[in-house]
Amino acid sequence: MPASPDYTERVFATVARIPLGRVTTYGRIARSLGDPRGARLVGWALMGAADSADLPAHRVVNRNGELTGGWYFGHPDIMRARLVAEGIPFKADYFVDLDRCVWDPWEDDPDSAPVDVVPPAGPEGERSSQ
DNA sequence: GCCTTGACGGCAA
DNA sequence: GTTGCCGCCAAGG
Repeated sequence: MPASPDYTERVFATVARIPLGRVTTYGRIARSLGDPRGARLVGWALMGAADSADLPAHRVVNRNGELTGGWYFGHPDIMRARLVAEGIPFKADYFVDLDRCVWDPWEDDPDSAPVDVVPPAGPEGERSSQ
């Protein structure tokens, strides 16, 4: 038994909350769990999740937007087809456009948003154009 | 009990 | 912008 089964459970819960047509990264999930270094643990937890149809593990990619775990679905093309079917924009065959479909776990729960995600205000506290 | 690998991330060169 | 190295936790050999 894992030392922290609760950790995996939270990962699954977060992944299950990913809205359709959106994707997230391992690092973001780990950060939402309070462990910015747990990115690797998130991927490890999703190992047996690729087989779970109830868990949209295919919506989880690395910070590079690459479908690193495509082979865990049998073939990267399967994971890509799944994302495409959900309307996920792709920059390449195995690279999703995070700029257009990235989703933050704390987007639905700003209260869970770690302070680390707080945008650094400019020294002049002013930055127009956005 | 030690070493290597792994669906990662960040920082330095 | 690209490439390389280290650090992280956990499991397998």
